[in-house]
Amino acid sequence: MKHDQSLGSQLVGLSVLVQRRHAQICADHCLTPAQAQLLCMLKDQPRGMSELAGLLGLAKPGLSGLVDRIERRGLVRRETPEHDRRAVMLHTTPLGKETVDALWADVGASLPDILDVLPAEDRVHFERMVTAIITGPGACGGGC
Amino acid sequence: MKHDQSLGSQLVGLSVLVQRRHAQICADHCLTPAQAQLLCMLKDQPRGMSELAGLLGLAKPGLSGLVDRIERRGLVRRETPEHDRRAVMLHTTPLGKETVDALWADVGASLPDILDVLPAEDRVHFERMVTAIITGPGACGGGC
DNA sequence: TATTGTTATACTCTATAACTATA
DNA sequence: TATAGTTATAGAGTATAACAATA
Repeated sequence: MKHDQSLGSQLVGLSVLVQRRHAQICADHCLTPAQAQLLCMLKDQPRGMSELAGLLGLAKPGLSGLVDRIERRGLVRRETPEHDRRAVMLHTTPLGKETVDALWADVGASLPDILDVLPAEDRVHFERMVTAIITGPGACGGGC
Repeated sequence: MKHDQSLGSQLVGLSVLVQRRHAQICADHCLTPAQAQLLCMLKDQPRGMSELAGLLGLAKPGLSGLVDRIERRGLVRRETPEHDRRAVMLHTTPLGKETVDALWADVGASLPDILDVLPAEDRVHFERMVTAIITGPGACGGGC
C-alpha cells in the first residue's frame, strides 16, 4: 500500500473535502460558511458579541461586520438588555431559525456521502472517533 | 451516550478544528492556507494556470491574484514556454520549495495531535479510513 | 479605569465580466 | 473562432488601531 502523505496532510485533505461540500450546501441556502456557523450558535440561545467572537475565534470587529450582513437580511436581530446598555444580545429571527434548520438538515443528509467508500461497520466506528475528537480537549466549538 | 449532532455536522466540526490549526501553522510560516495549497501543488512539478485553477477549484482570475501575491514574495516564478506563448508555467523557486517543505514538516508534526484522544489502535484505523476517503471518488485533490 | 461594541482601514480570497494576446 | 491568462470590479472574511458609550 502506498503511503506517501503524512497523516497531517491527510487530515488537511479531508478537511478541504468537507469544507468544499459544506460551502456548496451553504451557498444553496444563500449563506456563507461563516454566516452558517454564526446562525448555528444562536439557534438555541441568544448570545452577546464578545461571547460569540470567542466561540467563533474572531476578533470583535470581524464579528460586527458578519452580524451587519446577516442582520440586513433579517436573519438575526440585535437587542440591548436594560441592565447593561453597552452590551448587545444577538437573537435569531423566525426566518433565521427556519434557514438554519433547513441548512443543517441538508448538511446531515448529504455530507455523510463522503463516507460511502467505507464498509458499514467502519462508518459507525469512524463516527464514534470523530465524536471523541471534536468533544475532546482542544475542541473549539467551531462546528457548532 | 449523548448523540445530539448529525454525522454531517460532526464532520463540519472536525473540519473546522483541522482548518483552524492548519491556518495557524500556515501563519507561522507567513502563508495563508490558499497559498500553502498552491505551493504544495507545485512542489514536485511545474503546472499551467488553467490546470492549477482546476485542481484548486478556483476561477482563473482568482488564481492570477493568488499567484501575483506569492510571486511578489519570490516563492514562485512565472515562465512562458516557447511552443505556446499564451501559456504560463508556474515553478517554485528554491525559497518556495524550502518554505513549503518546512510548512509540511510542521503540519505532519503537530496536526495529528488532535487524535491524541483516541487509543493507539484506533488512530491507525482512523488513518486508514481517512486515506480511503480522500483517495476515493469525490476526492478533489484539495489537500494536496 | 475597564469593558462592550463599532468605525476606519487594509489585505486576502473569490466571483463575474470584459479584455488582450496567441493559436 | 477558440484558448490562455489578465484586468476591472465587487463583496465577503478577517486583522489591527482608534474610537464611543457605559459600567
